[in-house]
This record gives sequence, C-alpha cells and structure tokens, in this order.
Amino acid sequence: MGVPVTLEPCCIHPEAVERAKANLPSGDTLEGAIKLLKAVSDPTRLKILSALSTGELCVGDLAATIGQSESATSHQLRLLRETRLVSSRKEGRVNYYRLEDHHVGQLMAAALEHARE
Amino acid sequence: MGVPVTLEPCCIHPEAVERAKANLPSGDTLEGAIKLLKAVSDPTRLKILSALSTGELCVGDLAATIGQSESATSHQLRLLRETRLVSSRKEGRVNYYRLEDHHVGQLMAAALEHARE
DNA sequence: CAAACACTTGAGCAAACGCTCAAACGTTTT
DNA sequence: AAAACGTTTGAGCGTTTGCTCAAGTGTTTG
Repeated sequence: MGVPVTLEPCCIHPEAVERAKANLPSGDTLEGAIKLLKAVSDPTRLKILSALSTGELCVGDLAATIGQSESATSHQLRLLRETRLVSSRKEGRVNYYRLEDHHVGQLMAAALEHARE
Repeated sequence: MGVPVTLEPCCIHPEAVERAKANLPSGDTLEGAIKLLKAVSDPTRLKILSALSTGELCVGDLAATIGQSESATSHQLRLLRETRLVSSRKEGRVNYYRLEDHHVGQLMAAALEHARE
C-alpha cells in the first residue's frame, strides 16, 4: 500500500515535522541514552566518576575525596554499578571501584569543556 | 610555610585521595557541567534537541514531532533557552527555535552511541 | 568469640522535577 | 473591534531524587 502513514493534521510545516520525526532516536536507544545521561548529571556522581578517572578508589577514600558520607557515596555507587559505569573488586573488607565505561570520559570532557568557556 | 595543607585524618589511601581531589573540577566548572548535563538528560528535552538538529522548528511542530503538548514543550524550551542550548526567532506569531550550542551534538552522539551498543 | 572495621541497605523525608489545566499574551485575520 | 491563532506563563499535583539515620552484612583483628 503506497498510502502515506502518520498523517499529522495539525501542524504548520508537515515536511519539517516528518524530517525531524525520522531523525528521532528509537525508544530503546533514547531510553539507554537517558539512563546514561541521568547517571552523570548529578554532582555527587560526576565527582565520583571524575575521581575514579585518576585510578581505582575504595568507598571510604571516594567519600573523603568528594566530601560526602560513606552511605551517600555507597548509594550512588550502586546506581553507577547498575548502569555499568563502574565496577568493583573486593579485597578483604575493602571494596575498590573503577571506571567501566569508555564513553563516560567523552561525556565528562564535553560537558566540562562547555562549562569552562 | 612548607606545612602540608588539607590533612585528611580518616582514609585508607591518603595519596590516592590527594590525587583524586586535585583532579576534581572546580565548583563553577562542575556547576556549569551539571547544568548542561541535566538539561539534556530528560527524554522530552533530548527529543527536542534531536529534532532541532534537523533544522529550526516552531513550537507547534516541535510538540507534534516529540508527541507532547504545546504547553509542556514550551516549558522545556524555556529551560533550554535559559541554559543557552537553543535560541528563538519570532516571525509574526510563530516562534522558531534552533540549536545554539555546539557541544550538545557531541554529548548526544556519545550518549546515543553508548545506548546502541 | 567479641569488637572493630568497611561497606551496604531500607525507611523516611524534604526538595526538585515534569506534567496538566486554565488563563494570559501578542499577532493576524475577518 | 472581535475572533482565531501560536505561544507563554503560573498554579497545582503526583512522582522522582538524593540525602540522613539506623540497622545490617561480611571480614578481620585482638
């Protein structure tokens, strides 16, 4: 059927809308991108990721570095673990965290560059 | 005074903490980066920015493109205007919006690439 | 085996967020 | 001048977020 789908009755520039719609990311892609962006768009978590970019750190040191309680730090680390941005390694009773995702560096760099202008 | 400043009494690896602390972005830089990241880490706003990457659009068309009410779209556009990610041009009673920041493209690209893996 | 330690977890709460709805605004058409 | 249009704005509301505090886990030390 050569019938045009998605007829939008109420818009000013239908062809512009079609073009823009065609370029929108798919639901899954958008969802994944949002999860990543939400993960890095919090001061505490961005500090954690920035700190880990200098090498692995345990929870206590991470907390001391970013100036937060260990509890708060641990809560955020959990979120970062779930989004696979960090991973952990246990040594005795100490838990060492490190960066896991290579896109995070790019994101932080772009955002910080923007902020320094 | 050769006295070492910022003595942190309670952490396991003081030298690692010092290194990580030295690498933390300054308050202003961090704040700016967070503002940018927060602005792009919402589905509605990310859709708006994605749509605008195909060219300028008026509010009604933007709303139709992303599947949101004009009011909701306008509210988010206001936020994007305040963070200088978009700018607008008025023609009669129609308001055309376009992308204003060149870092946004990089950010979206990195986030979407991550999501597609 | 008890105490100390490093960390995690759940409940609870205040603040921030994102939408809707109704009203307003400035412009254009009739 | 009135009506229609495209957009903006403010109030209100339910949801989400990020912290604290207290309790819990597992490991190590005395």
